[in-house]
Amino acid sequence: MLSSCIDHSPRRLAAAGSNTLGSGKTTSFHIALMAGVSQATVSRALRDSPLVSEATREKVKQIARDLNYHVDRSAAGLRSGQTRTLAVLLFEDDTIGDASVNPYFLSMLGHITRSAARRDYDVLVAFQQLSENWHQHYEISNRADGIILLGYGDFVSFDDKLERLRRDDAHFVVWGASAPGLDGRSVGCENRLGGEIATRHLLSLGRRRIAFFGEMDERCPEFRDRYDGYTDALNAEGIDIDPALQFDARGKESLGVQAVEQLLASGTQFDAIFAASDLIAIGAIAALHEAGLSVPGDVSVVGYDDIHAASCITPALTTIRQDPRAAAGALVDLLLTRIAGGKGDSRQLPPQLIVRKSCGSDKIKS
Amino acid sequence: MLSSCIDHSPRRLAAAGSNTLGSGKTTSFHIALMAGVSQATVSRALRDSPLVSEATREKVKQIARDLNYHVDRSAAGLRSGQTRTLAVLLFEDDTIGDASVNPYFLSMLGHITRSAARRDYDVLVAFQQLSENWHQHYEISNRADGIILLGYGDFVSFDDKLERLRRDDAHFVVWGASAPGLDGRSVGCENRLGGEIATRHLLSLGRRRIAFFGEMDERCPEFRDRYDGYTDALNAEGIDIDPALQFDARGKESLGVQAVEQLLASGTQFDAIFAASDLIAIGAIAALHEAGLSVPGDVSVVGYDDIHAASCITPALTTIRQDPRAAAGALVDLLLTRIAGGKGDSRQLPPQLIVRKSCGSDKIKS
DNA sequence: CTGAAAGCGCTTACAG
DNA sequence: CTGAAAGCGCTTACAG
Repeated sequence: MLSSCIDHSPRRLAAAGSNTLGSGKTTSFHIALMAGVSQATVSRALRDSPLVSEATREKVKQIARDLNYHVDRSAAGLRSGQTRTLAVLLFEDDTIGDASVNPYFLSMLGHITRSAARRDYDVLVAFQQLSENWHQHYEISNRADGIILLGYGDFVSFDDKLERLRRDDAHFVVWGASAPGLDGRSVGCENRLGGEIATRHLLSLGRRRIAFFGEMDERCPEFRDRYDGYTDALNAEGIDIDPALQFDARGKESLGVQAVEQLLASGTQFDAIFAASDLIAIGAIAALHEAGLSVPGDVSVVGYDDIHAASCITPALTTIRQDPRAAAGALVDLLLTRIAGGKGDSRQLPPQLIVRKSCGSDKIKS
Repeated sequence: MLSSCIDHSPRRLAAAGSNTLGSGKTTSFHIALMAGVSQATVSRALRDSPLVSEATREKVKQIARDLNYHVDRSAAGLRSGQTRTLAVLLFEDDTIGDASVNPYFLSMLGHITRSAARRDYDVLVAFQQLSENWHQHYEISNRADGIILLGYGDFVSFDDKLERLRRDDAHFVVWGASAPGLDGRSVGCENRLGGEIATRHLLSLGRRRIAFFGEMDERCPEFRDRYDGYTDALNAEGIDIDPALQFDARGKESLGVQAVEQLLASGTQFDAIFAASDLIAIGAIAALHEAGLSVPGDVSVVGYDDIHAASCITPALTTIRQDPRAAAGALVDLLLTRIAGGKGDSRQLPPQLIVRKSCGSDKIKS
């Protein structure tokens, strides 16, 4: 029955025939055979091409459903030159001991995936050590139409690598601080404003000796921006910046613990801590508790990111929220714009203060 | 220069020639041309085939590096029938309000990705609502050599869907309780043993009125197993099971909060809580604090999973650890075994008690 | 609106 | 150890 047919291409016919009779996967030729149309029409119908009549489209789709047929993406990808896949590259900071990814990026990954799915794109994930070569980039750039870089940190010292990506005409966007070579490629948060808001909140509560926990390394330009916001707020109140109140800490609890220990050991007076990330803040609170200090009784603490754990700890952490859903959406939008050949604009999302328990809600006399 | 050459296939030559002269991507034909070998040899050399001499392989690889050439995975996939990609499907439990993924699965995703990368496989992620149709499965099964199902819950009521996957000869493995149709496809934790260990720990601390928070729904077979372990431990001590101490709670903080409120409202005496997940435990602790109760002073709490937040909260949560790295490794191993045509065995990983602060370390008189 | 044909860039028998 | 050839399953000009 299948050998009496519409498709007159002998090779195709033989293939379809043997597949149908024996084993082998279902292809668009089988659908064509059953629908009594050409394989090209099947392809068009399945892709909702306006070049196909309503009736034909429906018939083809019904048969495809019945046979549980799905387009072979490798074949489609090869032919069209598009994978309809986006790659997300997460950088692990291996300079701080065990490799680990900030939970904030993990939740962003989820939102990116949903956002991409809505646009009919799949998401490939990869983790990469900050210190590794970027070979994987090129590998992955071969499997996706574009790349989203997360947790990459400093885009200045890695500029040569980005330059190479650009030279290869790779489509990519990054989450983080905007930098010279990143026009139309970055989505971030207004970190300076976020730092200012956090610090102003502490000031409004009467805190005056506010420590800042966050590395002033060029690898963490966002921390630097938050620090600048911190000094903005302090300056606005006419408070001198005390360098003894700044402690380096990368985004990890143990570094927050460490910073508190150093601060305590230094004997410097303080009544609040602005941590450049929630992870640091969480470590700091644990260390404060350990030292017998009350939060927010003795010390107010503000974090940054609003990761899941922030709302779970006691006291619940007041923090600056960077909306991961909005961030993910903006990243995907920008990347798809670039893939489509457009230019797109970099964006800085607004930070939002989330007041919880870790600062105290009443005015406190300094 | 490139037009005087080795490759005598006119079509190929023309293509390679025009690519080299004009724009277009670098292909294995370009490498072949430059290396003075056939395209087939380039393909073999790049795949480290033993059929290629050392010298030829090195020459080819060097040229490929120089030209920043990478194999087109769509073409390779189409030809070989292998994508060298694994899909991870994360189920979101949308029956409990806002869709969200347990952080435990997110961290497992990271480990799966690393594990797969070591075996030279890429990972595709997708999130799916528990209530949605599984269309996406089929879509995704077309883009990967195999699927890992995470957070899926109950494999009994979804048996027809699994049956369909099986019928389509899809390679898949699941994280969770083993079930009849899942021989050689599941990796889980010895949940009953885990429940017993958690409960025995509480008993060893002198606790006698131990509440169990965890849904007894068929969608959560793992919770059921943990409950059985709980009753095992109680029975071994000759303690009667009091149904008034069991409260339904799905894996989410707010449900833990709710369960505590119900427990308190019921007036039932209790001195400990065994929560079937860390998320529930974290919510319970917050609610206990809210009610003015001390943890572990008044109530001891044990969780399950050992998610990141468990070690961050105050008091740090004692919990049953399911090693996500080992779990991910086992899942990937099993799936690759199946993809290779082998059978493989389901595995139950050992649970491990992590003692922290939430239970108190001293004996407590009941 | 539909079909015949070409060809995307590989891998893999087959032959030597 | 190497090469010539076939063909994986699609999409997309091209022609009608």
